Formats: sequence, structure tokens, C-alpha cells
Amino acid sequence: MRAKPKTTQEDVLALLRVEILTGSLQPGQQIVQDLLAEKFGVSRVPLREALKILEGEGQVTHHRHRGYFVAELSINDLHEVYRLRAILEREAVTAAVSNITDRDLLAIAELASQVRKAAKSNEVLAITAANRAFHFAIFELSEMPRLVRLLRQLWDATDVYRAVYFTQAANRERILLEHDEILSALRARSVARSIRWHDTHRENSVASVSAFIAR
Amino acid sequence: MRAKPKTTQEDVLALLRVEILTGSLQPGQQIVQDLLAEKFGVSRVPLREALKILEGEGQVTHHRHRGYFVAELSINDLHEVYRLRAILEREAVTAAVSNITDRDLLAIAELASQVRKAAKSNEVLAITAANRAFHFAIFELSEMPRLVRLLRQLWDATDVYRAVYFTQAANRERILLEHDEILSALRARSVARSIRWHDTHRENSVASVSAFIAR
DNA sequence: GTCGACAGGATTGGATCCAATCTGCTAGAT
DNA sequence: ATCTAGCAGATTGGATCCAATCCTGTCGAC
Repeated sequence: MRAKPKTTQEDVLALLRVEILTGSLQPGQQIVQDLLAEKFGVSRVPLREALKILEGEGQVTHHRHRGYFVAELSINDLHEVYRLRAILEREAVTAAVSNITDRDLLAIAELASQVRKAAKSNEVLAITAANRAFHFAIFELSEMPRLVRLLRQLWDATDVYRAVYFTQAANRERILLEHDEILSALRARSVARSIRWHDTHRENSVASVSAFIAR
Repeated sequence: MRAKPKTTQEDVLALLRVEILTGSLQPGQQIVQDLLAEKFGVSRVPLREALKILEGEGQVTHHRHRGYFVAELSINDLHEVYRLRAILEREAVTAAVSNITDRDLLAIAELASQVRKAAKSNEVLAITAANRAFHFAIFELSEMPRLVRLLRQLWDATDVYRAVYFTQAANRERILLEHDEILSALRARSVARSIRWHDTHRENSVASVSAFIAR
């Protein structure tokens, strides 16, 4: 099997995500295409296409003839995102529970243990990635691809702040417990319990993050 | 005040939407960039950026080194879109009712009468545009920009089929009545009634469209 | 006759170059 | 001193050109 040749846009897109996630590109900051293109060692064309994708996701904004800027998230935005997540994730979890198999449960348990491992390592990027994988494995079980897509967008919008959330050891501890609870609720095929734990999981995180944004 | 100079991408994007909406570009069909670029009288660069936007909206799909294809909507997709719309529009309408002013009601009534005028004219494109303006004027009142954004995406995904819906005179008649009901529910500031009429409005449309897709 | 390798054409992806627009500074008028 | 007009540099937007990949159809081996 031949290694699939990724396109430059995709590489650039991944790099951009990291830049934003790690704060190399800070909210509100202008993205100077020439600088970034040179930094990445590519031309501006694939960079611009990658930026268009991020614009679609709301990660950056675009002003005609002025360029791209890293999106800022107000406290209102944050609450709106979490409100929408609450609504949509309840739907996803409900559908997921009705589809879930024992095989799925094993896979999700494995992902949960990877989050645990990552949490020990203290690498924020690894934790966010593992955490995401865990949650979306559940959402995917809904077999509602568009719903998952919308959720991905909402998660993307707050990725930066979730990273902040994970820098605190107490939070890292707590999500492990909450993940266990979610897992056990799924094992019991209990929609109500699954939703309830997802809700508290979100509420803990939004409380912490909004405190951070408020400075 | 100087006329704002639109960029070529934006023009191209609008043109592409029309092509897709009118069926000049049919679902599943490949989009050959050279042909379209020439047809529009532009180079491929702005065309590609416009396509990236449509890809983000799910209107077209992209395969590496093979290009863009107009997205196809399966019957499952359709139902998922309407399910998600149901969930999100209930949220939007609820928020909208609590914000609505008399001034807003006048504006919405005006939009409703424009839909009526468009429906008389039998121009499908004008009807879809007016209909959209009417509904989104309501959604905007929620003052939840991200929610409105998500709704726009969902509406975009089924625009093609909504156009089909409006070709039938009976449907054009019915939506006018339903709009009146929605309007009167809003005037009464009744969340329950507003939601109920939105729901029936959607259900009528999804029933008709899914019958069409099934052939 | 069927399958696979290979070559040529077609199409997309990326780099470079040019044009259009914006921003910030300077100079001049009030 | 402040405000405005206009010019210069910087930056984005678009067009053209080149490279990489994919698709198709032909040829040959079995």
C-alpha cells in the first residue's frame, strides 16, 4: 500500500491549528500571510485555502483586503457554544446509547485509559487530543454524521480554552473521574445517567474556563 | 460613501450557489475548475477559495487530487438535517420570543408580505430568498449568532430541494398560511404556539421533499 | 478473453508574479 | 493645534505558469 500523499494545505491546516491552540497565534492577532507562509516554507496559496477552512469553522475571521485574524471568544460566545453543545450532545448521546454494542464499549474504555495515560504525562496537547477522541467516539455512535460535524465545530471554537483548562492538575483529575462515570452509564445503557454526566462534565469545564476568560 | 468593492471570490461564491440551486450543477457531478472558471470569466484561484467555503458548508465535497463534487443528499441526510433543525430552531424561537419587540414584528410582517408577493410571481429563486429572509429574521432575534450560523448551514444543505418544494402551487399556498400563523403566534408572544407552527411548517416540507427524493 | 503494466492526456495542487486595496505618515490649510 | 488630502509602503487578492497526481485507453503476457 502506497503512502497517501497529503496535500500541502492539509499540512498547513494542521500547523495552523497547533499555532492557534498553543497560543503562538493569539486571539485578535492578525495573520500576516507572507510571514506564516515563509515560516511554514510554503507559498500563500495553500495557506489561504487552509485559512478559508478555519474561517468556515469560525476559528479565524476575514475582512476584505485586510486579511485574516484569529477569532476572539467573548464570554457570551463561550456560553452560547456550551448551550448549543448541551442541546446537541444530549441528542447525540441519546442516539449513541441506543446503538452501542459491547465492542464499542471496549473501544471507548480503551480511549478513556489513553486519556488517563496522557493526563499523567502532563502534555496538554496530548490530553486535549485524547479527550477529544474519547468524546467523539461516543458521539459517532449516534450515526448522525451532520450532528457530529456540528459538534466538531463547536468543540473547535473552544479548543484554545480547553487547553487552558487542562493545565490545572485538579481539572485533569476530575475529568478522569467523570469519564469513568460516563463509561459506567453507557455500560448500563442508561440515557438519563449518560446525559447527566455529560452535563456535569460540561458545566465543570465551562465554569472553569469562563472564570479564566473573565481574568 | 464609496461603493464597497466586492472581491471576486464573493461574486463567484454567489454564482456557484445559483448554479447549484438551479441544478446547472447537479448533485454528484464533478466540478471541473477550468470550465467553471472560464464560464465565470475568472481564474481558478478565487473559484477554489469559494469552493472551500462551500465545502465547509457541506454543499460540495472534496477528494484529494480529484477535485470537488456537488454533494448528494440521501434520504437519511435529509431526515437528519430536519431533525437537527427541529432541535435548534426550537431553541432559536424560544429565545427570539423573549426578545421580540413591536418594531421587530412589523419588520417580520413586511418580510412575510414579500414572501407573498414572490409566491405570486412564481419565480422559485425569489421565493426561496424571501422565505429564507423571513425565517432568519426570526432566528436572528435569538441573539445567538452561532446558533444562527448553524441553522444557516442546515438550510443551505437542503436549499436545492426546497426550491423543488416551491415549484408546486399547493405548497406555495400553504407556506403563506403557515407564515401567518407563525406571525400571529409571535404577536401573542407564545413560545409554545410559535414552536408548534414552526414544527408543522417543517414537517410539511420534509414530507413533500422526501417524497420527491424517493422519486 | 482477462488481467495488469505503462504511457499520454487531463485535471488538480502549488509557486510565482502582478494588480488592487488598505494603512500610516507627511504636508498643508484652517 | 487639529483636521484633511494625498502619497508611499505594506499586504491582500487574482492571474498565470509549472509540477504532481489521477484517469483512460492501449498494448502485451498469460
